[in-house]
Amino acid sequence: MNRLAISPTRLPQTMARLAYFQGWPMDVLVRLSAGAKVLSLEKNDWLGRKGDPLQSLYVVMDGLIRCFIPLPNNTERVVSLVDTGHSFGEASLMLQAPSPYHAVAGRDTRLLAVDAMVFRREIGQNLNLCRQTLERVAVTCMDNLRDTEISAQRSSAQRVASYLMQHQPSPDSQAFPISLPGRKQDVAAKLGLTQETFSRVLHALDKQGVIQITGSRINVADGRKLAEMTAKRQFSSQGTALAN
Amino acid sequence: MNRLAISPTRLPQTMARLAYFQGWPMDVLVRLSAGAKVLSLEKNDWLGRKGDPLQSLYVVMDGLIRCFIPLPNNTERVVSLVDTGHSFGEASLMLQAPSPYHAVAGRDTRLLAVDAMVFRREIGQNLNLCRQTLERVAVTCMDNLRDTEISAQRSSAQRVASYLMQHQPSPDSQAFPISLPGRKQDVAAKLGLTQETFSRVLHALDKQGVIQITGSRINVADGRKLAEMTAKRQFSSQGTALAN
DNA sequence: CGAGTCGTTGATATCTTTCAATCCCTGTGG
DNA sequence: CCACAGGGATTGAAAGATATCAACGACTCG
Repeated sequence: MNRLAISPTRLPQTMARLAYFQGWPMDVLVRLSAGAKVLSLEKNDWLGRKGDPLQSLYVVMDGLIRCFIPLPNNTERVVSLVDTGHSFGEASLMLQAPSPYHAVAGRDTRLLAVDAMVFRREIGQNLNLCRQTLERVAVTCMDNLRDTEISAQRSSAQRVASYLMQHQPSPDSQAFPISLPGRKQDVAAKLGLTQETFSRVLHALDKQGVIQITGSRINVADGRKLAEMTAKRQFSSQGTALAN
Repeated sequence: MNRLAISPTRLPQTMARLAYFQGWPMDVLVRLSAGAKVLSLEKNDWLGRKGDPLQSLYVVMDGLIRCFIPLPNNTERVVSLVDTGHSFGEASLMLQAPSPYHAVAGRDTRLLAVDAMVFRREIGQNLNLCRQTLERVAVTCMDNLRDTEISAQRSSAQRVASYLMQHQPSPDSQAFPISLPGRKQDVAAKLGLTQETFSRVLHALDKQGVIQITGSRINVADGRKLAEMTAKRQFSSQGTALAN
């Protein structure tokens, strides 16, 4: 259940502390807070269903929201894993379009819900906020495209390699740590793989010494090798390239 | 080659006639036209490469632009097929981010290129234009998500069925015509399929009487059946469901 | 009429899914 | 402190669907 949390009249101050609202005028925050509330969700609580009209903009204060599209196989395709400090819903909100995905708490989560109508009104009255929101939606757009690129890779190993390399902090760092944003099965679902296939590829890479796995923490040891895999012609989890 | 086309000082008037600029003040159009030009591309001419900085907003006046991401297999994943009246580039342009895809003319094409810097400046000075652009990027975003949903379908038949049903004019029309926006191989690449698989599925559906194919024109005869396929558990181009 | 692009069709290999069993880790309660 | 339950991850074996390779056919354009 998403219970309404205690949230007194200092909601504007709370909002002002969020990175999302940095630089927003206080009078705007006050008006926004009129239609805002802090929600507390327990792990696996539903926040919204695909097709429902979106009533709020959501900013995750603490926790994780899993946005996903249900598939015929009784499986799901994860669209995004939204964690602390990030937001979602801007696009559908601006278009007053039904939600394109389900949203469920990946773990206990606190989030700010700003009423869609109120938010739209403020956006329509302040050029700066409008431009900032435009940029946020544009970023979402680019993220989607990168996800598309990754899951368009034909082989599972290439998908995983692309995903890992996406976390490369700088183009020349050959070794770096990654912490998976959620359960392995969710990351797998984001790459368009089953958890089994994801696990197999990961462990094949580990056996090769290209990465090391420690729970949900992965250390990339040989970025060059991973980069090669995304470029070369064929690398599968079973084929000669990764086996041995 | 993208040759500069003849474009005198009545560029603002030309722009005013495009749906894209409906309702934009004439003084804005005049300033935009200062950094704008009409490009003429022949089929297969390159407009831009993935990774290049995006110098313009593009509005297709006539023709077709194929936006795609190159894949290791020497194949490609089509991101969008932009035809007459539509635009692309807003998102990367606002973020001054490198182009996330290659862009090539799918056939002889005329398009308007508005300088990115000039465009950004106008957006930053006019709330209405900013809001309209925000909405356009949001629509792009939602389109991407729908494409993701379609190509996330596990079986090829489900992908094709979803794609066809996306063109359903109204939720209750069971029969309707579709004209493919480009070559079959490009549509296939947009669904994450090879042209061979796409062809097989299409012809299997034709043989079943669910659709009729006439070149790049497809007539959906039994929308209900297609809708079932996207919901049911298993439908492949080879399995018992579609074979026979 | 010939070249070339695009689409269809066939046969095969192989990778991913699927089903199933086991394992590991964590939190809980006796 | 230990046992147990439950979610999550790993690993194995099998089947099936799609990619791939290859050849052919259709249509367009010069």
